Order: sequence, then structure tokens, then C-alpha cells
Amino acid sequence: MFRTKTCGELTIANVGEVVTLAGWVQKSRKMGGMTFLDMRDRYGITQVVFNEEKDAALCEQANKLGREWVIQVEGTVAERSNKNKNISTGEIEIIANKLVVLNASEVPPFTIEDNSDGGDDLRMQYRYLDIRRNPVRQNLELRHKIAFEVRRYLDSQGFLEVETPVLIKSTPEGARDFVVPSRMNPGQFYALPQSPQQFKQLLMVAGIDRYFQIVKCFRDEDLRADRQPEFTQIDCEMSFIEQEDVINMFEGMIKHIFKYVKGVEFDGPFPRMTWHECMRLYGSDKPDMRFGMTFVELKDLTEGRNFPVFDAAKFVVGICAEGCASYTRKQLDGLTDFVKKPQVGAKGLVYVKYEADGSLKSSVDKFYSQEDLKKWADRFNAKPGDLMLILCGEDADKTRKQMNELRLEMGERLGLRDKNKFAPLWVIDFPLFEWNEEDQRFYAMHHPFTSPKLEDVQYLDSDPGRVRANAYDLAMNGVELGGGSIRIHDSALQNKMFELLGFTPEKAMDQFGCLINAFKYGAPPHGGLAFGLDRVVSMLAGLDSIRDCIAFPKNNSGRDVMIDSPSEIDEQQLKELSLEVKVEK
RNA sequence: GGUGCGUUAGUUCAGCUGGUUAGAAUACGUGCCUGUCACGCACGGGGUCAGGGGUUCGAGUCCCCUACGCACCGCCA
Repeated sequence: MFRTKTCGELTIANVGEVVTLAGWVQKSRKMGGMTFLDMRDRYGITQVVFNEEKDAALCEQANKLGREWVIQVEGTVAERSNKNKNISTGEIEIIANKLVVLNASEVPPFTIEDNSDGGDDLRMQYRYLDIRRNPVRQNLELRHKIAFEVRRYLDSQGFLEVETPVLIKSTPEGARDFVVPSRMNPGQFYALPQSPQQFKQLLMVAGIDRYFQIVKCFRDEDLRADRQPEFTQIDCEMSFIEQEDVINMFEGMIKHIFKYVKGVEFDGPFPRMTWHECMRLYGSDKPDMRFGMTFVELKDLTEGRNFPVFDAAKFVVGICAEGCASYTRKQLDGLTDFVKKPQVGAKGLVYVKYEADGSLKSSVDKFYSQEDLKKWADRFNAKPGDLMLILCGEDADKTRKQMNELRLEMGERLGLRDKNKFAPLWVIDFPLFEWNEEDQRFYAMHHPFTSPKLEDVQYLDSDPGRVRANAYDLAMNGVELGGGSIRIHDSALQNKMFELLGFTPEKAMDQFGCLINAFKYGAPPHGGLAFGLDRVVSMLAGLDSIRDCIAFPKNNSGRDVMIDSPSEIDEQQLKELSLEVKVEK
């Protein structure tokens, strides 16, 4: 037997037992004739003691060990004279009587400790060493636990986990597909699924009325801290349900996860807000609800005072930062620089300080009287000591987006984005279509199978932009955790949708023919949603990047720096695949 | 496709206005040390300053290009 105990389980209760441990050398401390060895495995750290006086040869052997060597130690559990309160095994130590080196190790390129000295890049290159560290391993443990609780909850609700294919058909709508050449069908390609959307709807037609799958999805788009080319969805679909049923079922799932994984319970049902309201109050469809600072519109109060910037603007919007009237010139300049960054894109920032003495001081004093500013302050519901920050612009949507950035920045600066606070929000009533300026046409905001609200069907032809969808997202702390919709199950309505989206019947048939045909054979009313597992895990772990909860993630350029992929393939492989490669420089 | 920041010892970083032999911490090695647990002390080895070009009497430092990394915008139904 390699080991009788792990490095994390021995306590004062085991004193006197003879045990065998196996693990890695975390560190050794030589104190004259005594050597203390910290031995590590997945479960913890146990101190092993070697004493020159008792066994000089064994002690000498121990002194030769280096970091990350794999060893096996047999010894007796003893109570320590000096206890270490920081670790669970800190009350005991092993008096070694036998030491076996199972494998030596080179000096690792970074320290395998909770606070490693290694940078991200290096840790990714040696991810198998990085995962030995507690913080990384704990994220993987959390991920496992969440996936486990998802299965436990959905199983208890009668859901069936069904695997769907990974090699499917490319559809040019939406994100770019990753494609895989088919050797047996020269010149033809599979695509990797961006989501199992069509398959899960087919499973509804197939009568699997409660389906889920924890499934890898692939999108060939540029990456971000919260976007990987391959990511994992908790993909779900239900039949004979309405939007309310879906929302309740999966609100239950999220609550279940938080309760059993994190010990967090939410008070009452999650709040809901329509998409339009979200955009009006937060300038975002995934607002961070951990703090206020909702938008206040001011255009009507700014007119007639000859301030050219506001007069020229079609839209004026502001937020009120509580207790920030004491902001210095430098801080305000910093905020102005922030909104002027190309990523935000505002031209400037107007501020109004509500001083403690009740006076109002602003960057537009020349144009607006105290009385004018008082009216603004009243609309903000501002109190003495508050700071109002105002942006304006031609385009209300654009200006709101800029204000959203500023609001989040202020939330950050004021410490209002507490990682241990969780503020969920169902965003409902998304628009069905989204106008694309570049292509001068409507696109489905969600996907082409999303059903319109019954009462809005009348506007499908006359005013498509006005049509709301039976679509919903779950946002939390400014992150979109998931979203979904009630699907169309009526062929006539589906054809209408394709028509509005500019599909000819032939093109629709070519791309979605299977689903269209399936709908001829008794498709039940159905709908569902999908959560980003990586994002859910990151949320519970308080991570800034989903990379940290993925065992082997890709870097910013979509590369796996550990195995060095993607890579070129040899001529023979290309030939078999009937491919020729031409890389333009 | 674009913007910003970065690249100096194994690692994380400092290096000012261009000026003698490029530093610190940590890791590593050697020695001392019998209750350490971020052990301590002493000594030591360790550098293509990302690569290329330019400016200059002189470049880690200034300029340009390239590569790579990170964050973001576009993109992500």
C-alpha cells in the first residue's frame, strides 16, 4: 500500500498510530540536527520530523530532498510540542522511521505556494504544477461541486441529461463556427456547436420534456477575461411550459447551487426588470444591482441657458454618487479621463457638487444658476455631500452605454462591488430584433427560434423594432449568467420569422431544414435556457477571469501555451483531408 | 480590425533627465544552527535588459518596426 492516510486527515486523535503518507515535498527546514519536512498532497500538509540523534542516516537522506520530490514516509503520529494553528494537521507531526523517494523533481519554474511568485503566462505553461497550488485546486473543486449540485437538482426535477453531437453542421448566423474537415467527405466540414440549440429543440419534439446537459460549446470569436473559445454551458429545455415556469425552475436551480455550495440563501424571489427599463436606468442589459446610482435624465432642465454642449445634445443623463462632493480636482480629472478613453468614448464630463453648506458647485457654473442646479439636484434626489456626474450625447443608447461604464467605475472606486454580495436580476421582455446599422437589416437578438410576445405579433410587419420576445436573461453583479427564451413551435410563425430575417425559404431550409421538418410532426410548446458554467463558478469563487476556474484554459490569442496548440499539421494529414493551406502574410 | 499597458536574474519587480562594473526580494547552491512552520545567520552562483533597425560620443533608458503577454473596443444570434 502506498499510503494509509492522506496529508490532510491526521489529528490529535491519531497520536501513537503508525502511518504511511505519500506526497510532494512542499518545503524542508533544517534546524541543526533536526529536519522538518512539509509533505503535501491534495488534502493538506503534514509535518514530518527527522532527528539526527535518533537516526543519522535517515536524517541525512531527508536533507537531500528538494522541493516537489515525490516521497513516501512511514512514521508514528506524535503530538507537537509547538503547535501550528494555521493548518488542520498543526497539532501533530510524523516521527519518521522510513523514507522512500518515489520520484525526484527539478526545481519548479515558480513556487508551488498559495501566493506563488509565478506570473499568469508561466503558470499556464506549467498548468500541471499550478494546479498543485491550493487556490487553483480549490476552484476546480468548487466547479465539480457546482456541476454536481446542478445534476442533483435537475435530476430531482425529472430532467434527463442527454448528450448531443460535437460534430455538427455549420450555420453562418451568429458567432463564427470552429470547423473540422471531413476526411470521408472531401471538401466538406463539420462545425463544432456554438450551443446544442437545435438538438435540444429536437429532443423536445422527441418527447424528452425535461432535458439538460453540461456541455462544451465553441465560438471562434476574440477572447476576453470572461470569454474562452471553448466554454461550458448548463443547457436546458422544457416542454409544456410558459416563461414563468422556466424562470421559476431555474431560479430554483441557482438558489440550490448557492445554498448547497456556498451556504448563501436569497430572500424571496429574484427581482425582475424589463429590458427597456434596464437600459433606461442602467444603460446595460446586465446591470450590477449591488448598488444604486440609477440614471437620471436631465435634457429638459438643461435647455435655454445657452450652454452649447447640452443644447446641441439630444440626450443628457447623470448619476448621483453619494458622499463624493469632496472629490478633488485630480479625482474629477481622473473621471473625465476615464470617460474620454476610446473604450468609453465620451467627449467630456460635467459634474455638480452638492456642498455640505447646501451650495452647488459645478463645471458649468457659467451657464446655470444655483436655482437651475437645485432643480437638477432635486431630480437626482441628491443630498448635501453628493456628487452628480453628467454625460450628454447625440444618441441616447450610446450615451447610456458610456454612463454605464462610468457607473461601474464609480461603484468600483466606492467599494460597492463587494464580491461576497450577490444581486441577481431577471431581465425580461428583450426586443425580438436588433437593427444592424452596417447591414441595414434586422437580426434576431437571441436566435431565430425565439417567439414574439403574443400581443406584439401584430407589429411584426409594421414595426419589427417594437416587438418584444419571450426572452429572458439572468444577470448577477453585472455578469450575464445565462439566458433563454420560449421557442416558436408553430411552422407558420417560424416561416414568418425567417422571412423577416431575410431568409429565403430555400436558405432557411438549407440551414434549419431538419428543425423545420421536425416541427411538422407535432412539436410541443417549449422553451429553455442555458447558463455559462464557467461564469457561475467564477461568480461563486469571486474570480475576475473564467480562466481561473478552467483546468486548462486558452490564452488571449486562443492558444494553449501548455501543449502549444493550435499547430500546423503535416502534408500527409492535409492530403488525406483534401486540404491545401495558403497563409497570407 | 483597433486602443492602452507591459516584456530587465529561475521568478516577481526597481532601474529617475541617456553617462563608470545593471540592483532588490524571492528561488537555487554551500556552510552554521536541536522545535521550525514566511525559521534565522553567513557566503556564493545566476543577465542575449524580447528581437531587429535608428538617433547619439554614449541606449536597459529616446524613436520606429516585429513578436509575445494582459486588459478593453469592435466582434461574441
